[in-house]
Amino acid sequence: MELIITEKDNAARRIADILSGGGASTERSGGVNVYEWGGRRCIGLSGHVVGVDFPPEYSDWRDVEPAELAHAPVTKTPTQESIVNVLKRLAADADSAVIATDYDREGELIGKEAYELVRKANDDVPISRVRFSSITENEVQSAFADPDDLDFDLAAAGEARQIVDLIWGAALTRFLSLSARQVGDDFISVGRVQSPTLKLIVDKEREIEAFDPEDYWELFADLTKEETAFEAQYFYLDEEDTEAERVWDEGDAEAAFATLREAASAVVESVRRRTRTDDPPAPFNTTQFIRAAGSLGYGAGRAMSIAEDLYTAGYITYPRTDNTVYPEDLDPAELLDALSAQRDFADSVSLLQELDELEATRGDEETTDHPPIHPTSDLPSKSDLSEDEWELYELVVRRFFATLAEPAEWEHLRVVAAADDASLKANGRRLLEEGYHAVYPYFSADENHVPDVEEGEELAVSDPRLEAKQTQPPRRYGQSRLIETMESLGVGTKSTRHNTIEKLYDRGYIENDPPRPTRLAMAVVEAAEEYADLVVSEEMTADLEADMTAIAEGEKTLEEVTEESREILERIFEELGDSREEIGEHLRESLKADKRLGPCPDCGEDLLVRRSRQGSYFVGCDGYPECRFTLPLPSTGEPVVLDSECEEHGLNEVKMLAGRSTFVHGCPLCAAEEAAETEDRVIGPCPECGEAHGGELAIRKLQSGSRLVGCTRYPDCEYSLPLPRRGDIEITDDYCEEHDLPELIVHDEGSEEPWELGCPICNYEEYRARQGLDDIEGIGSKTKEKLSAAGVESVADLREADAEAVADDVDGVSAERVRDWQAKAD
DNA sequence: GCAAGGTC
Repeated sequence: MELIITEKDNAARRIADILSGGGASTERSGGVNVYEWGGRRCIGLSGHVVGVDFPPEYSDWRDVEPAELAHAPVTKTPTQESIVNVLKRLAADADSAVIATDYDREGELIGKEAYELVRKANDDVPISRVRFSSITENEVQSAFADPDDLDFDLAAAGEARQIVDLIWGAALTRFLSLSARQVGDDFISVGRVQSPTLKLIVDKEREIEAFDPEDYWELFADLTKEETAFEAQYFYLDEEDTEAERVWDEGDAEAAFATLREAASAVVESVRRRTRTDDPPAPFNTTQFIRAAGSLGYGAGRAMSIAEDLYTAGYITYPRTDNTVYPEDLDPAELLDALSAQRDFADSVSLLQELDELEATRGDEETTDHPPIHPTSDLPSKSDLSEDEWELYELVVRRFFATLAEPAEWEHLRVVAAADDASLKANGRRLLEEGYHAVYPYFSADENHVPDVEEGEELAVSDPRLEAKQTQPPRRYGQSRLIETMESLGVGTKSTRHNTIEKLYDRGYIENDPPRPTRLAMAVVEAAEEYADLVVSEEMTADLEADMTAIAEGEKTLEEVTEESREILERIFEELGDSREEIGEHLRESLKADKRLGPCPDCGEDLLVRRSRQGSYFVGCDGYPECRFTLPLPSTGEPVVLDSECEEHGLNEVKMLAGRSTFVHGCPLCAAEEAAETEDRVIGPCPECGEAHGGELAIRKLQSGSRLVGCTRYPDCEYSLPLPRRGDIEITDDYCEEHDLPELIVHDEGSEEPWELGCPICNYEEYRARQGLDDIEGIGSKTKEKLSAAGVESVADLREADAEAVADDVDGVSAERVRDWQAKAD
């Protein structure tokens, strides 16, 4: 029996399909698919199934000096036990094994991990390696016809990276976290990729903060030829004799304005016509896909998550790729033919089919990892996809069209005219050949009409305008520009860059979109710059890349590279010496600044956003325990302190981040006052803390406009029940005997009948009982079908189900994912 | 409870 090992299940299935000619059978064991046919078995891993870590005696942050990690041993342990076990079992009775992981450096390392697991189970089985850059009949067949050996040097290069990243990341993260006494969930992280990325954002913010705006003026006037008016802009020649539009002196601007106002006509001095070719774009790699999705309003993480779904469903190729050159195997004509079946694409396909030849554009990056992202011949119907999925699917399809289409042709027309001694210019552009724009509407093809004029012609001048402006600070990085910059610096990979940005949000380093750094982020970057400059610099990646290349080429060993790196880190810790307190003080001060709202109305100390032991947020006084002033915060989302201040209390406003239901809560003191005045109506004892602490349930309105039944001891007690957003709530005299609460009626103008909601606890319990599976985030319609088939038909079923058992029964669902849904269901 | 890199 020959055992074939791929990097992921999807690849295993497709390779089995190709090699077996469609005759492979699937067996599921331990939650892992094994494909089998004529003397062969194929199993897909899930990326890395083992990971590096320190031995357990290094796991306590307080017991081990961070500096000790610089010379700590590093071990490998399975991280995906079930896959590892199945792999070993299959390896034990294999006669040969073939590693068929992805054709890139990390794939070679994942291949070596598989190699070692196979060896452990079977010490004399021959193990070979096949390489192919797209899973097509030709490539796969020829790769398997001529297998190669694993490249252990290349894998070692990857291992060196793992070790260096772990040691640096863990040692410096622990150091900063301990110095600031932030060792719980809110530790302070540092790493080779995240920290230079954060520094990009921080540096930009520093430029913005240091920016000093300058006043300038721009002037415009309309020129008219035979009733066709077009806008022209004033310009002059500066000291270097180059054209300038910005006038820096107000007096000069006023003088030019006077000239334009007094001029009745302008004489055309020059007319220049040029045609410009506008080439179609290159095929999509991950970064360019994220950028294009970004211009449609999708964040990087969201775009990748949708792409992942489209890939898993078989509609597009693998979304994590560096490659911008289609493989030779790809037959555009055949794929176009398949895509013409979809009505939305039929017109574009016919346009392309009329071309004499179909030659795709090529980008600068040509790699072996995967093909560029393109649609497959497996078409979804519009109803299979959500609106967002369809929008991005169409983007991928149309990008594919664009890469096959003709260039566009533009005519640029530049007219310069003189109104007395003031020069005016206009730039027109006209699309002569629509080219790829006809099939790819995402790039602007706007025209700017300037009529045909001739030199010496006299044009009427009207409506002169003088606009006072100011120079603007540099723009912040948007997510996609950040990812492009990371790529150009070689920081991160196609699979991780968007995750890195999300990590910076999670760690409290950045807020908003485009991201802005917090005070904490500024302090972390400052500390790193002073003591461990390398870790916030993209040079660390560049140096490591050079070392990895050397290892891959046999010029250096893994030991040499990691030892050298350990020594550099050791020296950093020597220099850190006794600055620990000072660094910690600065970090703590910055953390406080991020949470500070303003003066406490009771004692004048700072009010801060704090977190209760149960994990909920509230506003508390820095003077605690002497001052016990508190204010509640909404129970949904994470609070962010905004720059804007409440005029009445001088407190900063608060925004609650909760994904798409993010809202501005405003000043917490105003909210508390409003709640106290209006809607706090006590209805009965709190079932959670009523007996022990006398807590009571009340109908309360939150600043966000939503209402709930909540405990009066909030935030100490977080018991709450949902209420409808609209309508007046009537408290009746009928009582629910079970819960000792009055029955409620909702009177909503929008509905004819009042809604007899009843006892709020009974109502909530009933709601939970009938809640559907698709109410839970992350369960799509297809997954729902599969779950139903496995007997999980309602949320109630889900709550009671055994996660492992469900994972075994349902294809493509892990126990972890089930537990995640269960957590959401509760 | 640290990193970054795979994949779900």
